[in-house]
Amino acid sequence: MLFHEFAAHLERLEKISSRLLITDEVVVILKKLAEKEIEGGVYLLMGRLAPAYTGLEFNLGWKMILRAISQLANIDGDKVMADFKKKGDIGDVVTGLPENLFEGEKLTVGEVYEKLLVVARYSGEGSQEKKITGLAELLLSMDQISAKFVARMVLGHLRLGFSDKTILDALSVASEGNKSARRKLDEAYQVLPDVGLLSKKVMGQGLARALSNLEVEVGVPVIPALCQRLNHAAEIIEKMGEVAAERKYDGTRVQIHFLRAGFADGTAIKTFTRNLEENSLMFPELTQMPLWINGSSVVLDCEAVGVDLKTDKIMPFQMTITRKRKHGITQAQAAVPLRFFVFDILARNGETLLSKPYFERREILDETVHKNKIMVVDEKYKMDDPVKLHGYHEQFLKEGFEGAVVKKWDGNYLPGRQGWNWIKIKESEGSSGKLADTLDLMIMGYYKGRGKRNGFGLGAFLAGVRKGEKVLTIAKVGTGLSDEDFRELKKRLDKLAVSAKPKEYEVSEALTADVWVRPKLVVEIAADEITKSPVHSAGVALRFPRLAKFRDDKDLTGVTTMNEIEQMRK
DNA sequence: GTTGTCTGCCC
DNA sequence: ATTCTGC
DNA sequence: GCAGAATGGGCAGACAAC
Repeated sequence: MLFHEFAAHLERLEKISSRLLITDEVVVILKKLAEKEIEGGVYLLMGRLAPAYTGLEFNLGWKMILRAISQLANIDGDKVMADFKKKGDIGDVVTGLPENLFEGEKLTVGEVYEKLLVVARYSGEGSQEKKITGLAELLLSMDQISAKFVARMVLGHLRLGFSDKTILDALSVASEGNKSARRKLDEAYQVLPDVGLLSKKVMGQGLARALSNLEVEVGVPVIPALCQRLNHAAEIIEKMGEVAAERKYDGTRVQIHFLRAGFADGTAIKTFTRNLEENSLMFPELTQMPLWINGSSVVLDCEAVGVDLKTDKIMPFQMTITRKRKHGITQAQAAVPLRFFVFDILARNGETLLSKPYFERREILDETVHKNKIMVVDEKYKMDDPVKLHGYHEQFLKEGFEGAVVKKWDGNYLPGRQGWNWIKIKESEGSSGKLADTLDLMIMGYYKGRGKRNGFGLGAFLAGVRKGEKVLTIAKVGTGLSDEDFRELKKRLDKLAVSAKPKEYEVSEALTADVWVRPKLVVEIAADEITKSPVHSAGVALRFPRLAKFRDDKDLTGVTTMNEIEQMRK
């Protein structure tokens, strides 16, 4: 398939909002791609070159892509940057270039994929220049519409309203004429989370053969179960019936694959993140795993958390996450020893356990992990009483955890946020754990938005606290606003706009706003935590900040002060 | 050798 | 991570 | 309710620039 034609389909998709019609259009693309091109073509639709667990990335963000555009069109970098800010989309920047720059409609999807692969693989000294030049040349060698989508692919988002789940729908429609095979495809995707390969199999071999193996393969990551969110214990029990409560740790999710006989590369342990990135080198602790495991192979699901071995206390997330590294691992291990709280088992001794009920998997888990200091089978508490559940949630919060994760007692292991087998409790009662109080912050400036937000002219705003005469930044806020809120806020902030940063604002360069506003508008901001910050001038920042409401009743004197922040941190 | 910028990926 | 919205 | 697309703080790593 010519890339030119591929891009024409994407151009059509851009105008469709109906999910059914989007799916149909994706089906057309899948059917038109040559068998050799399907894998690569589908990855490109995802704005990737390969599944996450291969580690193959473009390493080209919007700044570098803009440099490529600046180079290919011989336009000043600042102008290209301004155009991107104005349009909010890298593809639209390409479309705005002179048409005669672009020539050629000859490349196939397969050829474009290969060329992008070359660009992605440049590394080492001088590689950034090579990538920029390589991308610029590729863009110039195609028609403008194609170039628009290639630029978006490199950035990682086509922004056309479909992603991997829609590809699964499309595979079902392509082979069955309807979505009836979607469930089966979900199951297959769960144990082979590679849309490209799955698409190739389904389109090439037919559904039956492609879906013949739904077993977990040790060494191949499984799409992990994630939690839905609900507000109240009563609601949860009503939905789930008999449940188990577990502690929610603020660490990093690890899926551990152990093969006693060893993988092809000679190692016995592979680990994967929540997003299926391989991170086997991060955890030297696990080399002792053969001693702990009863079995020839297992796949475990757990949360790794830094622990202070003297006090046996859990470390904060900011400490734990320093373990996400590939250099200086030995020193990091000494500074932040990890404990692995195991809460599920997905396969053992060649048997896939995903469809077994939770309680059975937990029984198997108990038999599988011998007692040791590093890998701990997480405690669970069975119940069917909302009052009890609420009590455990409160208890876990008091103990310093993130609250409770609630699991359906007989629920199977579902991929992603599907179904209602795993739920975390939103702390809406306003007690400990989550930040108890909201903050009243001054809006200091705003940033132009991308995509849909570009239409509002505003994507996020900078918010600050008061310290004497000064206003210090403590958060950027870009969520919690409805479309209507965005429109209204834009109007109001433009009335307050000033040409230069007000002198009482202290703002690090990295947070420079696109538009500054004078100190007038106060907003109530909710957050989960106050953390130490390397960039916000308050010295601290809000974790997961979101707009709660506008506070027109307040002025500068009502804005939260640094003193109050210090109090809140205690 | 150090610092700054950008990117990817944890939450 | 949180949140909003079209289907 | 699903799926997608906006957006946050902040960590390490890779390069580039100094």
